Amino acid sequence: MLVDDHPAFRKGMAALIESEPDLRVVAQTGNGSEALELFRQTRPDVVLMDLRLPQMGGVEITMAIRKDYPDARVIVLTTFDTDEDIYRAMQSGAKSFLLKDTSEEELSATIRAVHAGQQTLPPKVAERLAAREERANLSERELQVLQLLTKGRSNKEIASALTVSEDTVKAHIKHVFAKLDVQDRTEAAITAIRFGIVHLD
Amino acid sequence: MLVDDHPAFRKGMAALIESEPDLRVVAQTGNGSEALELFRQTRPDVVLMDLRLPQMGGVEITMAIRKDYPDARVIVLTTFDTDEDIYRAMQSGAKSFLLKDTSEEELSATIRAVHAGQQTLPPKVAERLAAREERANLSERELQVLQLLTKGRSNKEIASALTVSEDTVKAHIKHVFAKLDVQDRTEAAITAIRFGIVHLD
DNA sequence: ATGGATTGTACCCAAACGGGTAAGTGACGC
DNA sequence: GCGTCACTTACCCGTTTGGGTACAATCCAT
Repeated sequence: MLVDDHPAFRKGMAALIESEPDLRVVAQTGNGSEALELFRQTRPDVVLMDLRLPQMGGVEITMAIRKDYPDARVIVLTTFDTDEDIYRAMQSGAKSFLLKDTSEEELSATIRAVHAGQQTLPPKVAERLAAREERANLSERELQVLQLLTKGRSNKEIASALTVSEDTVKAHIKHVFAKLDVQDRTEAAITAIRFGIVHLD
Repeated sequence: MLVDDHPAFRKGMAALIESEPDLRVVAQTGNGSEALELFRQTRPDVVLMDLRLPQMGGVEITMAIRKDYPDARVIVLTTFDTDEDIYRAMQSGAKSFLLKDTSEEELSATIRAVHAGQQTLPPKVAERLAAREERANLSERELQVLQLLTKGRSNKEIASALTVSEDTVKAHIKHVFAKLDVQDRTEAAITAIRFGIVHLD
């Protein structure tokens, strides 16, 4: 099953897959809720899932599918990505993570491997997943502070937004700086965006 | 002619185009220098150009083509984009700018319109192009300062990097703030990234 | 050539920021 | 029960930032 919101890409990908004698596209859609419905109906061996979809993201769809069908085999296939994207995708239960410019051979090899129950990751992706671990996890509160900081809010504004004192905000920010290994708020904001810890928009 | 580095997308797009009786794909490539060569050989009526390509970007290819063939008709077709991307693409001489999730109908309509010599822009894109104009142009120096600021550099560091006094940097920064309509450096950095004025990496 | 934008410098001053240190709470795990 | 961690507040202190104003050189265009 193919889940991607670009009709042209779906068409091309379907053609690539069908050109393999042992692979077949049993369903495709660009829509999140339809994806769930189609999965139920067709029970595909493997799902190729884009991450950036209108409405429901690929991560949410994957989680929803795996809630009802824990042994569903999902391969995430995406164009752009951050370390955090990769992490969240794998957390959601995906079996593999590929970039859309992956070669035809690697793609079909991965489909077969995942179908056989394996969990494969291209070396580059695995590396970045490891790199993310290094960047210690932020606590809930630290994340909230970082989120506001990344909107350009001052300590005072963040404090009143979270209804805590300014000193508390400063403490959180100190911890965030240490965890992200940066010196000031601008660097923190950039780093947060780079790694996908927070999103613009 | 199709220029895009994703084989699957090219395949799908080619199929969509060929399904129109009056349209035909005469060449396709994912490579910048090959694009130039192919253009020379096949002289396509219209070029569909991705922006994010390995090595040479779509803007550079478009400029290179139009340098030799000023009446070349290029449509930029991309997935993600910033206001600045749109601006630079149109500056490079593209005749239209479409997102990859554009419907089949709009796509073929645009191809025909551009072939007929028209310069069409979807309303949303035109709007954003206008919005960019509002955000006054930064001077060369201001851009350099913004670029360093967006790397998390302090005023002092920027000053020594540009071999000017810290006061000068502060003056430039004030102007940048005014032009971007922001209050502090963090907001300036975020805004610069959002609009594609500077790039991460 | 007069006016405007760009670039450069300087000074003042208040506000914001960042580092260090300290200390109290509640929750969770062993 | 004791340690650890997240969360909270506080104070000190030096540095950085940002807003205001002013002035001069250069270059471009009307």
